[in-house]
Amino acid sequence: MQLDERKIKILKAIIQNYLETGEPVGSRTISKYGDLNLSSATIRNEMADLEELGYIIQPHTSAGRIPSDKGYRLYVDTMMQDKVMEVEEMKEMLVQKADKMENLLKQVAKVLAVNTNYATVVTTPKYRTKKVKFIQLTEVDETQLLAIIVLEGNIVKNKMITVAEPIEKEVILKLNIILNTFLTGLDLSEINLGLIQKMKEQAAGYTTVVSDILDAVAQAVSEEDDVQIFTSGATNILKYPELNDTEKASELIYTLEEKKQLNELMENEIEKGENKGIQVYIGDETPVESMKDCAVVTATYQIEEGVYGKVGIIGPKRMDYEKVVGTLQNLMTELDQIFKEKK
Amino acid sequence: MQLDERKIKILKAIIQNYLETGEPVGSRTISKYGDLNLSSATIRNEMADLEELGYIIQPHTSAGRIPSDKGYRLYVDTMMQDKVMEVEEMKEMLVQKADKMENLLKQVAKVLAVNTNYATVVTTPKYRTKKVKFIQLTEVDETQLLAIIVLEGNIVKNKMITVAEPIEKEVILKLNIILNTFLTGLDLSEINLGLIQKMKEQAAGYTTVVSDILDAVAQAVSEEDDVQIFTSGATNILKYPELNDTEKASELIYTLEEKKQLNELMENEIEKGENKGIQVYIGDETPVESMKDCAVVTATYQIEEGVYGKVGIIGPKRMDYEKVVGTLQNLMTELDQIFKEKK
DNA sequence: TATTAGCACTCTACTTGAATGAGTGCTAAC
DNA sequence: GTTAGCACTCATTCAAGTAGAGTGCTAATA
Repeated sequence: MQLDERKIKILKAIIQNYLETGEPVGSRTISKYGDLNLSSATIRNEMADLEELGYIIQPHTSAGRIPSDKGYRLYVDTMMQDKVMEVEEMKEMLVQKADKMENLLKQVAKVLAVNTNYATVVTTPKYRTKKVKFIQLTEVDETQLLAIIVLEGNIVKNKMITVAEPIEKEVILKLNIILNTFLTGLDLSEINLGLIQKMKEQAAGYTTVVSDILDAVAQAVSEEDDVQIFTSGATNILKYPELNDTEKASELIYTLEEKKQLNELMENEIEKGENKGIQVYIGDETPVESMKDCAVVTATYQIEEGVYGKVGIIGPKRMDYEKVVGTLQNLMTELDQIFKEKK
Repeated sequence: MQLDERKIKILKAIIQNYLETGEPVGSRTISKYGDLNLSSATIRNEMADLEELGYIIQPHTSAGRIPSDKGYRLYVDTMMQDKVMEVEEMKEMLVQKADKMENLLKQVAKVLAVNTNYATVVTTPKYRTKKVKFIQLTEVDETQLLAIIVLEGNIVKNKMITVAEPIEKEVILKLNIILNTFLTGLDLSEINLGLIQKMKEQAAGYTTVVSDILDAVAQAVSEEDDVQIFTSGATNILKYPELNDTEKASELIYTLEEKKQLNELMENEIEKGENKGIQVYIGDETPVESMKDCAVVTATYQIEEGVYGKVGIIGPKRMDYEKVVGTLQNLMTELDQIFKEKK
């Protein structure tokens, strides 16, 4: 048996109907649907076929049909034409608060959640290489030093260092030179204990605290401030009856709150192809256990060459794929634009 | 009618029993409870009195009694003796990850949530005065400057400034002097447009971009990075049947996710009296609408003179007050200690 | 006088069974 | 190939009945 033209039409009708209502769809409903003029009996026959082919499922004998993961997948891959969503207001909201990138991304998560009524996840961009661009040690007061490290991509790290005895200005100057000579241009991963040891030898003879200072700087440098993850709209999950099982919903919200597991989701192959890097996971396809009953759509934005971040939307399997994908596409274009301007 | 010794004993028994089970407590249960040897009939009479006095409530005619807000209040105020909780493991967990204060506080929220099974809120400390301690402008590369502002309490702010044309080292030096002369020692609130204008006049004549730079610095300085709020264990809410009404639970979790409304809760009078600033809100007493069916316990920690932050626990009214208060007291001592050491 | 035993009463929660209705699969007719 | 029709299935709803927990009141008791 094969998927002919009519079966596809019927399947599409079933899915669209189910997306709207969340209820199993019966043959009578479809027979009255749109342009295909068939009796419910005929539809029933076709539905039996579609079920045999694995595109739809019957929750129990006398219920209508609902799409299977395979059915959704077909829908997403072939039957969907992008629905464009109004991003105008969204754009406005975004730009208002967008002073720092972090805030911008938080805002993105929030606006997106409010607009779609799904849960959203946004990651800060991942810098593949984190080369040290610049290091500076400054005296704040007699016993406190401030170490500032600027990485490629203008990520600034700083660390306060408290020393037991005052340090001479001259020593600080020397340390600055040593630090920059040794570390500038290196990737964070290249900075190891051996290197620190060499610096210590180089700086030996000034004071005993130098060693402490270098350790502190090394620590600050190596401190992984990994990709940050912002979430929003977790409670939207509870709006969908099919996800509102207390046990499961709780787990899902916990995942969003905890954020650790989300890495898996947001780290998957980042490639920005024709489709703006939009990826759809349905049911079991997601790498996160607690989302097995959901659908997840992720998109990739680009800050500059090689620096990518992700935006994800989590909702029920019957999420409005067209709208979500359309919205994400627009949003990606928007974000790319904003970052280009900022640059 | 008055609360005599026996009535108090019975009330206490009712409340403690209810805290454990979450079910209305009947007279028979109490008659078998602990040291007071009375028949269920006697208890019934007393219960009728207690109800008349407003300390307990009957959900319906043939159910046992549950404590009213007034009952809980009496319990918290007079009948509770602090239960000390093992904070040893907690201490360990805390110190492990506590490199930066932010991380420490996040960790506090999390550990507390896991240990108590309630939702938790932690705020970063609020600095009453934010005096500028130190400002420095550094050249990162030809067109990029980094402004670093250190405030009292060692809060570090930084801002990248991109300029159209390269700036001479000498100019940067001058600017640094001007910035420090004008701004050091001032409170953030004292820095206004007039002052910026004066600086601009002072610096006029170098290059046109100086004005831009000063504006950027001014902006960075005035950027309110207000008290941050961390939450954890929001999903614990769902563990308590009496809060597990989808509508209400959703609102509550949303409040925790959104965080804005939490300010109200965490901003209330901070005074660290005999009781380590521990405050208990029961039901309607809380300033946050979505917590009307909960109890909230907040405690205040101190980083240094005049610099306070808060820790809050949100749970059902039948929360284990003794344990929570005890734990918070210990935690506060612990935190005070940690900050003393760090200092 | 305070306490208690006992009993009638109330109310919820649970179970049961019947009615309802949505939806199916199959067959025979068109 | 399509459709009308019918028997069948199963979730849902509702009412009625039952069990059990708990109360309030009264009368007996210490």
